[in-house]
This record gives sequence, C-alpha cells and structure tokens, in this order.
Amino acid sequence: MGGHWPAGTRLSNRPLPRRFYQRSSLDVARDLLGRDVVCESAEGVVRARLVEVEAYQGADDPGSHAFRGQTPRNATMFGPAGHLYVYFTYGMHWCANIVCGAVGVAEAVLLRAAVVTDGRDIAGSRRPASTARDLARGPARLTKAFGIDGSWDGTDIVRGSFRVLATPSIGGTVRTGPRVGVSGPGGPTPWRYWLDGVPEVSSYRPGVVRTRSGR
DNA sequence: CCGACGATTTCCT
DNA sequence: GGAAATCGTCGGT
Repeated sequence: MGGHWPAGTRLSNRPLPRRFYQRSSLDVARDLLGRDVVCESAEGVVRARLVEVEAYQGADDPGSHAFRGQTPRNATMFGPAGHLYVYFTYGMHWCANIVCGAVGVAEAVLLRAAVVTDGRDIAGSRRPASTARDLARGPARLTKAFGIDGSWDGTDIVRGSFRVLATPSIGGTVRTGPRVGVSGPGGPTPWRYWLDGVPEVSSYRPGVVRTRSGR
C-alpha cells in the first residue's frame, strides 16, 4: 500500500495537483464532480466516478465537525489540503473527506457517492450484498467499496494510493443545494453538489431529520 | 464520569 | 415509513 504513482503515467491518469485542493471547499466540491477516484490496495485497483459530494467548513458551518474548534478527531481537517480526513460514525461506518483550503482553516469535502467503473469484483467482495449501483452510493458504502478505514486518516492523496484524476470523465449538469436548517448571510449556502440525472445519486433525503423514538 | 447522539446503513412492516 | 445496530466523541456535571 502507499506506492508512488508509476513513472510514465499517461496524461489522462495524472492526479489533481495540490493547488486544486487549496481553495474553498465549496469550489473544490463543485469541481470534483465527474472526476474519477483511483484507489490502490493489496487486492487491486478500484476506480469510481464522483457524482455527489458535500462541502464542510469550520467556523461558518454548524454541521461541521470543526465548528467548535480543533479536537484530536478532527485535527486532520486543520492540516494541509489534499489529504484524507477519515472518521468513524454510528459505531460502524467510516466516512472520507478531502481536506481543502489553507493550513489552520478547517475545510473539507465529504465523498457521498460514486459510480464504480473498474474493480467491481474487488469492491463487490467488500460489499457482498450490494448491487452494482449501490456499491459506492452513500458515504459509508463508498469507503467500504474502496477499502478505506481509519488507518487512512491523514493520507496524502496527491502522492498516495488514493488519487483523484485530473481529467474529468464526464460532464453534466452540476446541481447544488443547501442543507436543511442551515443558512448564512445573503441566503442559504449550497453545501451539497451532485450531478443531475445520475441514478446513483437518487432521491437523497434532504436534511435528514433524525428519528428519535423515546430515548 | 456520564449521557446523548451522530456528515449512516440495513432490515422490517 | 420507521427503528435497530453500535461505539467514539464531546459537552456538561
């Protein structure tokens, strides 16, 4: 694991440069759509096209892990752009973000859904009960398909075994919308980005009002 | 120290 | 549509 990008890599397979990520997470989120992630592991390579992402910021975003400042868990968010911030949630799921912006500023983009185009057998072996469409649909399914867990937190994706390729695979209409209940000066902030008309995005429950039955 | 709950998924009705 | 599963994290005593 963690090998370097092979010499003589084809132009179309070059990874995005670090400067791509050294911008606002909102811009990065929008520009990530339609690009392919290539993730190498001992089992082989899984390639998938990003179709839904979500931007997070620190101080301005109540939904962000970094809203109340730095903690041991979210420390990676405050580090340099172009690294993975991987966290554990609901006692069983891993979710992966790409850190954006300047050092000291907590910004990241959550990878919410992708379409697996290569290495379906490998991804499928990690998610046996999953249909092809569901392999990487949803942030926790996506990490499972790629084989990402907490040991990947802090991974450099510009020079690592997880890469986002610079050449977009598809175009399409980028749709964006706010999280329910979150607004900012001058109107709601469009935190979420997805490609319109992609089946893998499906009707995503907006805002998710947590069901709390007598607890 | 304690308790609430989460950037979710899955299964059941 | 609704609830369970499952545990680390964080804020409040």
